[in-house]
Order: sequence, then C-alpha cells, then structure tokens
Amino acid sequence: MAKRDTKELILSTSLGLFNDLGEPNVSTNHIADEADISPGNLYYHFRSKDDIVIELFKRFLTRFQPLTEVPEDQALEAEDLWFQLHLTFELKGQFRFLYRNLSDLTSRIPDLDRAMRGLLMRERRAAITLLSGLQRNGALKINPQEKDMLVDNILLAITYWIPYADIFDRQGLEEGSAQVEAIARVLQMLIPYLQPPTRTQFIALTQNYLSES
Amino acid sequence: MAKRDTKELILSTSLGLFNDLGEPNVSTNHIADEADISPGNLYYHFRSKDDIVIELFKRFLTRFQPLTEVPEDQALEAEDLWFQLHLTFELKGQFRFLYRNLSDLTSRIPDLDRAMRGLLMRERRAAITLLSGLQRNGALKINPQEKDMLVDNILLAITYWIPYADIFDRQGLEEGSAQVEAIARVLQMLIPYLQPPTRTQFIALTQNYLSES
DNA sequence: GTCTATATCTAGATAGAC
DNA sequence: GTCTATCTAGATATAGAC
Repeated sequence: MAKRDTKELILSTSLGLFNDLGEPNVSTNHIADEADISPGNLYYHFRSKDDIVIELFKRFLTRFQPLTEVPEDQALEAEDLWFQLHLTFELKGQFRFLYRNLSDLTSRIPDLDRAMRGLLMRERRAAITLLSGLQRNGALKINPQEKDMLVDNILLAITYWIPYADIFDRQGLEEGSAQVEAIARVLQMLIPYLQPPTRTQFIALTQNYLSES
Repeated sequence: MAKRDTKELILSTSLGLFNDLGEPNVSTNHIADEADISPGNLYYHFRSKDDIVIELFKRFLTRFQPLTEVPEDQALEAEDLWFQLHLTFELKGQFRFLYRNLSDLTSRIPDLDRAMRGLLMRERRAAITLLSGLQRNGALKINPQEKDMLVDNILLAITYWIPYADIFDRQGLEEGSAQVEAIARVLQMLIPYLQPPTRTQFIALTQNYLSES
C-alpha cells in the first residue's frame, strides 16, 4: 500500500476510535489492530501517539480556518448566521474528541495548547465582528460591557456544547437534531438584544428549524 | 498516626495535586510521595486510585447537595441569587479537577457518571424553580421554549466555566475576581428577560461587583 | 498502620528481518 | 512499507516484614 494511504488509514481509524471511545481510552495497539496493520507499521508513519493527535488537529484547523474569517463590513442575514453556525458545529462534531478532552490534551501537548488558544481567540474575534456588523446596521442594540459578556457566553457554548450534550445522551453532534438544538441555544442568547425587524427574522428562523427536527 | 488522619491526608493531598496538575497526570506514587507516605500505605487506605476520586466526589456532593435545594415558593432577591451562585462556583473551584476532566472521569468510572448526571439534573431543577419563582412574582417574562433554552445555557455556563476560564489564564476560580466574572455572565443571560424594577436591581448588583474586582 | 520490596500489567516505542 | 518480536517505563496494585 502506498505510504500516503496507510497514513490516511491510521488517521481516519484514530479519529473514529478517539471520537467513539475517548482519546485516553484508545491505545496505539488498539488503533493498529482496528486498522489491520502492525504496531510497528503505525510507528513507521507516526513518531508517537501525540503526533497522530497533532496531525488530526492540523486537519481540523485547516478546515476550520475559513469559518473564522468573517468579512468586516458585510451585514449578514439570519440565514447566513445559522448556516455559519451549522458548519462549525458539524465540523467540531467530526472532531469531537478534541472538545471532549480539551483540558487533558492541552495539558499534555503544548503545541496543541497554543494552537487551541489561538483558535479560540480567532473565534472570539469572529463573534465580535459579527456582532459589530449587526450593530452597525441597527439590528443589534447592546452596550460594550454586555457585548463582552455575551461574547464569552457564546464562546463557552460553541466550545463546550459537545461535552454538555454528551452528559445527557450518548449522541453529541452526530445527528442533525442535536445540532439544531445547539444552534438555537446560541442564537437565543443573541435574540434579546436584536431590534424588532431582525429580531422577528431570527425567532422565525429558530422556530422553523426546531419544529422540523 | 490515626487511621482517619492518614486517610484525610491522602484525600487532601490528592485533591491538591488533581486540581493543580490534572487528575490524569497524577499517579498514586505521586500522591504517596507528596503526602510523605509509602505507596503501600496508600493502598491500605484506598483500594484503587478511582476509589480516591470517588471519595472526593462524595465529599463534593455532600457539600453541594444543600445548594441545589431551592425553596419552592420563595421569591428571592438579586443578592440571594448572587450569593447562591457565589457558593456553588466557589465549591466547584475547590474541586475543579472534576470539571476539567469530566468526560474522562465519567467514561472511566460508571458510578461517577451516574452521580454526575444526577447532580446536573438537580441543578437543572433548581434553576427552573428559581426562574419560576421570578415568573410568579412578575419579575421575569419568558415563554416556555425560551425558558428551556435559557436553562440549558445557564447549565452549560455553570458546568464549563472552569475549563473555559482555564484556557485563557491559568487561574480558574482560585481568586475571587474570576468568580465574579463567572457569576456576572450567568446573570447576564437572565437580565434581558427581567422586568424593569427587578431588572434594574440585577444590573446594579452586577455593576457593583464588577467594578470592585 | 506503615514500610520495603516486588509483582503485574499495559501502553508507548524500537530493532531488525523481510 | 510492513511485519514480528521485544524493550522500556511507569502505573496500579499486592505481599509480607515490622
């Protein structure tokens, strides 16, 4: 098998096991076994288990990056925001092991710690930019202090929704309905600060999706 | 040394190390070493490392229990609610290792998984009771669906604030100011649904604490 | 109750043949 | 590139002397 193929096989197998069983509960032997290769072969392709985690995180980052690049001056529609949130939750769901054991992973792997902090900061900036856009066209009325706290609350929700949902059911974000619930709760924090015309749009949108699921 | 004393020493040493370094990064030898006792002695008092974790969790539960018992019919003041939140955040801060590695611990220790789910449900019920009290005396205006989502957002914040705060600074809830920020953010989610008289109280209260810290 | 010494086990990682 | 065999380290846990 080509070098690249085996490497990809190891990565996809690892991702599946990490997501299903939790990264701490998956050994390199376990991965090799599941991928039907030898442990030695695994270590030919990766220097360590952490190396696999880091590579997976890099893939995640690459796909996540565009989602944090929010155009500065563009006022966005409710639908766009929903779609944006949908994409990020879906992606995070595909790499949910990262969010389930965040503290463990960041305390063990300094590179990941730095990168994750950077990611969170970009998400924060993106959130601020989005809110500012809504403010500029009069859709959102909020003072700076409230805005600051709102951003924290949003960030907290989009970071820890996955482990939170895990506590109550074993699903996480695998099926669509759980995602809808996550998005609705994030938007719900925004709605009280929206002004009538936009506000009604957001409420209607949320109602729509919630009744469908 | 009396049996009880050594047991307590092991527990307090474990709690300190778990909180500081993260439970997965602390071995039983590490604990014994730090407590200045032999590994054998540690295993005389506890059957396993998980046993230590479980005992710590029980202590946490015992102290947390009263905080989830909210009187049904009593309308509470803003100050009371602040104080209530202060107590729970402070206690969680003292046992923060539980909240930093929640998924890991619950996936490994079924007893803890069940107990933690139960705890979360009691917290949810307590939150609902509190909101209902505010509704009954007209201070809070919110429809059932909004209420449901608000409760989720509050629960998420009071469960994951600790690891969230950890990402940005290394403090967590050790010092008081971090706690004030946590409480303010929880109350901030509530404020938009409050009616003028009560609403003003909550805002003033939050301002007060935030400017002090 | 406490210690020292040691057993057991598993995960991560390497060496060398093919 | 891949395998088999093996090493190492460290963590959990036990045995038996004191």
